[in-house]
Amino acid sequence: MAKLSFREQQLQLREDAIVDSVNRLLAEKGFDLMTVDEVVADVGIAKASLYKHFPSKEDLAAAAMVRVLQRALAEVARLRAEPAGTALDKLKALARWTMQVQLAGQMPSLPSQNSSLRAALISHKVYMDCLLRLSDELGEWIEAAQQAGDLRAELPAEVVLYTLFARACDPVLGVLKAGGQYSEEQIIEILLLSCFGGLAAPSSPAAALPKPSRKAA
Amino acid sequence: MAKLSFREQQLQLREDAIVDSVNRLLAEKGFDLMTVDEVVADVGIAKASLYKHFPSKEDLAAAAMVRVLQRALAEVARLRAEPAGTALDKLKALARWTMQVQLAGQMPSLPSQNSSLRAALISHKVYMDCLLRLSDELGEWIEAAQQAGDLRAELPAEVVLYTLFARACDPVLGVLKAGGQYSEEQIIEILLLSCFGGLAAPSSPAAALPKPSRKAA
DNA sequence: GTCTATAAGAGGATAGAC
DNA sequence: GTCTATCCTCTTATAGAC
Repeated sequence: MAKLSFREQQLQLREDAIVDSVNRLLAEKGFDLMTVDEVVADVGIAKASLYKHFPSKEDLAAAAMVRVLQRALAEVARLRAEPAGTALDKLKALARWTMQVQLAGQMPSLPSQNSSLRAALISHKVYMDCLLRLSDELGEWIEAAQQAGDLRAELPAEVVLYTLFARACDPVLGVLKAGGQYSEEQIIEILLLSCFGGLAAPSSPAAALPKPSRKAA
Repeated sequence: MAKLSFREQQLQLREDAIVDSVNRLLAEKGFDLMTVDEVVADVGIAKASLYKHFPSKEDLAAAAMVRVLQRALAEVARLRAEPAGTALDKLKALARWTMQVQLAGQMPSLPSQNSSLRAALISHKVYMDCLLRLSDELGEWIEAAQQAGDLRAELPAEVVLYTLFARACDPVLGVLKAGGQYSEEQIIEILLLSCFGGLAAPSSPAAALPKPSRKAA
C-alpha cells in the first residue's frame, strides 16, 4: 500500500460513502429502479461530482459488487483458517453469512437479464477477478465435500456453485422478512435447511417404495 | 359463456396476441426493461391502440400473469384428476411443469422490488383471485405431503409455497440453459433434485458424527 | 378502435464556472 | 474536484383525426 495524502484519504472516504449508498439502494430497489439522482441525494453531493468518481451507473454497480465480493473473499479466508469443520460445514457457514448480509439489507441484487449491465460487468477486470477467485475457492470446497460424500455427487459442481450464488439473493428471504412472522435467526435456519436439506423429508418413504430397506439419518 | 360476435372475437384475438407478446418479453427482459414500444412493434399495432385495451403497462403485466396463473390452475386440475400419485408427486409434477414453461421462454418474471407494480397487482382483482386459488390448491397438497411424511414438517407450509413460486422463475435455470452444456430434460432433473432433495447428500455422515479428517484429491 | 403526432416527464450524462 | 444548470434520449401516456 502506497501511503496516501490527506486529500487522497478524503477522496477515498467519499468514494466509500458513495459505494455505501449504492450498495444499500441496490439491495433495496435493484439496479433498474435505482436512480443516480437518489444516490447523490443520499450521499449529499452533486451528480457531476459523482460522475468524476465513476464514469457510469454500471460502474457504480460494479464497485458495489466488488466490495461485497471482497467481503465474501475475506469471509472465505476466515473460514479457511479455521481448523475444525468439513468442507460442507464451511459452505454452510458461508451461505449463512450471505443470508445475514441479505437480512441486513446489504446484498446488492442485480437483474440477470439486463444485458448492458452484464456487458459492463464482464469487461470490468477487478469485478471479474474477484468473481473468479471466489468461484475457485468455493469450487474447491464443493468438490471436496462431494468426494467426502457430504454433497450430492449427482449434482454438477457448477450447479451447486450457481445455486449458492442464487440463494445469496433469494427473494424468499425478503418475503419471510417482510412477513414479520419469524426471527432473523429462524429465517436463516429455515432457508439453510431448505437449501441443503431440500423440501422433501429425508429418506422419503414414498420415494423409497420399490426399494427394500434403506437406513435413515 | 355468452356468445361473441365476430367483432368481439376479433378483439379477443388481438388481446391474446398482445398478451402473447407481453408474456414473451416479460420472460426475456423482465418488467423494467420491457418497453411498451417493443410490445406494439412486436404485435404490429399502434401504441394508442394498445392503450385502448390495457390502461397501463402494469395492467399488461397483470394480464400476462393472470394467463400463466390460469394455465397453472389448469395443470393443477389435471394433476388432481389423476388417481395415482402422492401429494408430493403432484407437487413435483407441477414444479416440473413450471420449469418447462420457463425453459420455453414463457414464464414472465416480475421484479419483487418494484413497488408500483406490486401495488397494481395487489389491487388487480382477477390476478389476486387466481393467485389465492393457486395458493390454496398448493397449500392443500403441501399439508397433505407433510402429514404423509414426504415433505419436511420442520418447514412451515408457507415457506414451501414461497419456495415453489421462487423456483418457478429461478435464475439458475436460465444460466444452465445459456451454458448449453445440458439438455433441457437434464436441467429439469438437476433442478428438481436440488430443490426437493437439497444440495447435501442424503443421511450425510458428516452431519451425524465427527469423523476423522478426510483429504480431497 | 385504429392510426399519426405529440405531450409530459424521468433519468443518464455533461458543460463550464469556480 | 465540486458545484449549478442544462442537454438529450428514452419511455409512458394521450389528443384528435378518421
